[in-house]
Amino acid sequence: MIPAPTTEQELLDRAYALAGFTLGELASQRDIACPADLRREKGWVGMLLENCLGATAGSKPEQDFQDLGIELKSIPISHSGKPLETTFVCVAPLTGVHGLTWESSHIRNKLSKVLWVPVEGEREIPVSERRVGMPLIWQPSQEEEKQLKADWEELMEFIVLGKIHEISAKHGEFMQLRPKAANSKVKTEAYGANGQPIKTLPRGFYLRTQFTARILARHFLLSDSE
DNA sequence: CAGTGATCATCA
DNA sequence: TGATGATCACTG
Repeated sequence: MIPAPTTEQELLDRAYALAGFTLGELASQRDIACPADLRREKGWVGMLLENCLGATAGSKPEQDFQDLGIELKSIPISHSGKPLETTFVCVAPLTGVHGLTWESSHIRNKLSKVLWVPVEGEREIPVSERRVGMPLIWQPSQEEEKQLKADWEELMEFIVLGKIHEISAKHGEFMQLRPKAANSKVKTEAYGANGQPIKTLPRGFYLRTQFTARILARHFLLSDSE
């Protein structure tokens, strides 16, 4: 086990040290088996990076590096450096949301500071040969925070009003709400249209690729056409 | 079951 | 080809 980093700089230094290595090389260093594909281990890359950076493994609904106030996110990128997938942030609260504000929300805390680690994600590249890219620490700009807050409020209104079934992934300009469960039979509690408890599919907040692409682009000064 | 880590698979 | 809805593994 690699000990948890004690400072942001230490974490960043470690992340920089991973850049350029392939997932196979890192897995080997950590004595972890590398799968041929990610079909049955979708979170493998994220877990590998957690292991390499000294994140506390676990399923706690907190930031990965709570002492540093930093969340770790791996992000699969195309040959041109753009995100191939949306980014899952956290599950959406479907009950007990009375009085909940963006400022006090779990998702805002998670997104307050993120260490993004880009990883080649094209399926044509064998998992073991995919390379880790340059990491970056990101904090939402005023504009980004405003955008996220607006989407959050739009989505949460459906939940508060018991209109969870009316939400689709099309809602939200930069952040969307989508299923987050082992399968479509999983149910959790939510509000119905008349305020009564109902059972529904658990949902999670996801950042659209357009949003994360801008984060990476702004940092690396890449043009949108790349 | 809920939450962590996400990507897969299919269709417009 | 991109986006939506579905799904996989694991832990507490």
